[in-house]
Amino acid sequence: MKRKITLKQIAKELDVSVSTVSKALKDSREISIDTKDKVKAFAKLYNYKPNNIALSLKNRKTKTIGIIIPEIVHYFFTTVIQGIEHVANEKGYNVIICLSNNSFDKEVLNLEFLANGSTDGFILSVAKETQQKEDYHHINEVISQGMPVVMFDRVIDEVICDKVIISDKHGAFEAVQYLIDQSCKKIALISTVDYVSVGKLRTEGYQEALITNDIPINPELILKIEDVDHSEERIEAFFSDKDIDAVFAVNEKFAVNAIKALTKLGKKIPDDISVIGFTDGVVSKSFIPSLSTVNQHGEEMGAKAASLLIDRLEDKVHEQSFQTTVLNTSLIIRDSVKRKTDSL
Amino acid sequence: MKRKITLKQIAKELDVSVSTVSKALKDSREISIDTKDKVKAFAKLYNYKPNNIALSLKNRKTKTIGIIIPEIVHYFFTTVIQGIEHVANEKGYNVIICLSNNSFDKEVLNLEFLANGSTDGFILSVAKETQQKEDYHHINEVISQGMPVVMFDRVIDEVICDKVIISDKHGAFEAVQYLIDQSCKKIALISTVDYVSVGKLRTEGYQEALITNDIPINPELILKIEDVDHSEERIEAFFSDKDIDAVFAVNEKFAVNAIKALTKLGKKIPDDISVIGFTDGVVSKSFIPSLSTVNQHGEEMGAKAASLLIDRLEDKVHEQSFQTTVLNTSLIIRDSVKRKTDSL
DNA sequence: TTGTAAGCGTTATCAA
DNA sequence: TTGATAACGCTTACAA
Repeated sequence: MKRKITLKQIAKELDVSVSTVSKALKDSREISIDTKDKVKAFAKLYNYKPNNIALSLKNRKTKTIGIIIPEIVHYFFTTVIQGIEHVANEKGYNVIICLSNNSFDKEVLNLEFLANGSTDGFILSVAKETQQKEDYHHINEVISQGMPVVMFDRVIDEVICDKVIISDKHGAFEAVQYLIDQSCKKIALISTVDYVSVGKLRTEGYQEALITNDIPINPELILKIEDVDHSEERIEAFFSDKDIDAVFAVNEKFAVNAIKALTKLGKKIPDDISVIGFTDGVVSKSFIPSLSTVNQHGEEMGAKAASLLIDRLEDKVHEQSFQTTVLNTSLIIRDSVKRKTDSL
Repeated sequence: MKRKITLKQIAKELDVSVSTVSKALKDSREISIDTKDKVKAFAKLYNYKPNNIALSLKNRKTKTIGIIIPEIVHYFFTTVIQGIEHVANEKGYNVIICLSNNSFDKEVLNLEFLANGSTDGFILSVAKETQQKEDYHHINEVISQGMPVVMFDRVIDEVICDKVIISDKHGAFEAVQYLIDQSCKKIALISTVDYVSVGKLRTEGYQEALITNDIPINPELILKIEDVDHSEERIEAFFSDKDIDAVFAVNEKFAVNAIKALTKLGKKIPDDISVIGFTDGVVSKSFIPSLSTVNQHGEEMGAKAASLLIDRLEDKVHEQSFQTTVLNTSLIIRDSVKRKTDSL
């Protein structure tokens, strides 16, 4: 077992000082060619690599980005991470991921821990519980300590920092508008409870589309689900007595469960009822009928968040001006929607 | 902007020495109650938290685990991470994730970088390219430097370390045996190219099941796919001239594509043809017909890998004895398989 | 051209 | 009971 070699050891072996070794390896011209060659050869032979921890301590920067997300077993977050990783690596940063599991306490712990020297800044999407509690002291705390934070997807208006979101409302609007354009009139909405910011925004988009088209909002056609794990039964019960011609669901799972429930009730998708979901995941693509969705472009989101953060870390941006980047969604129409032309 | 406070600053403010502060905060009984109270109060007021980087340097351990995986947009890996995270956090470790994107070079870079002080040990699943090249010097290198490594899923026999795998071969065997038990006789296999270790093992399980049941292995019924991205077309073409009554696919994607292709060809699943896949992901559950699969228990795998690694890090295990943990798979039978009893 | 010393934030040893 | 000092591995201003 050959432990990693340090400057000190090289210095000792070669009978020079530590600073000489350090300088030689950096090709400083303070050092003679001879010594440089000698040192470099030796370093190479023993595969010397500087210790990151020591460098971090010295430079007071770690070159790592902390990501805190509610869950990882989730296609969308996974694509965001991919986007972050890509940009971060390109710019010489590493990425450390912590999961809040949607728990406020764990989010606080993670943030505090990582803020104590482990990372230079954060990219985060807050836990459901945090949105509910409306307690953001932990985030404001790290910001006030001078660590840049970029929020994405589930962002908090009250926290002042850079943000990357998609136009949830507009994405929902477009989807519902599309349904209306295909002559749908009785459009149900399956959403989450309102404290989940994206759920709320998507609900607003739905409502706005209806209003714009002079369709009255019928609260009977709106289902708000609290407990995602039992959404299937909820949705089934909900549909059992409804007369509808389309469904807009605020996530993939709800959309799939809607199709299943409707199929059970003897409805044909898309012939009897059209369905559009939000979030374009693996399931949407492979489902039969393949699911029409609002694509959130997670990777792009991650990439944008990472470059915003890194720009701040490298002081490429004015101290006080924070920006909220709104990324466009795009509507992907697949087989779960009955198109007007189809019926001709 | 209030920067994080350090021991030194506390010492200065309180006009005591740094070591006194350090000891006071650790409740050392060398220090008088009075000073302790004073120091603690001040520390609390300023929200003092020790700097992890300094601690890492001092203790020569970082309390973080490096995870290197080929990709993250992948349900299985995601569940493994979940399992690792869970155990790691419980034992006070953090987790830093790097993606190799299946590239040998990036795997080497990641490993080298993290090995220079950033982590205490590794949990890794090697890149496809690495398996192909059969070059494992980078892994052996970190091991020889005294950093424990635990490999999972895609492991390398030649590298001596702890490993966690599932019984790929046995899982495949069981799946195929199940098909045979349901009276299937012409069972096709959709696999990957052989250098992907798990693909090879699952293929072996398939073959063994046939042999055990005196069914001749028909190479015509075996498809090995190199380019996952275009698997759909390949599978379609493959099936067009085959007479089969069942399909065993080595992953979820292939299974789904098989069902799609067969459906296109006018076959009914499961009535005409039964399908079983490997890896139980989101798609399997929601697909219609829901997919029968060999469940890999990713979370369990991650948890096991993490505890093996942490045991090594904390010297709870004998230096030289490395173990390979073989986790059992479990067969989940859903609608994509026609059961014998169904036909009675 | 090389070396000394201080410092990044902590802890541990030893002396006062 | 408190404090000075060295050390973890590295960089850099300054001295020799």
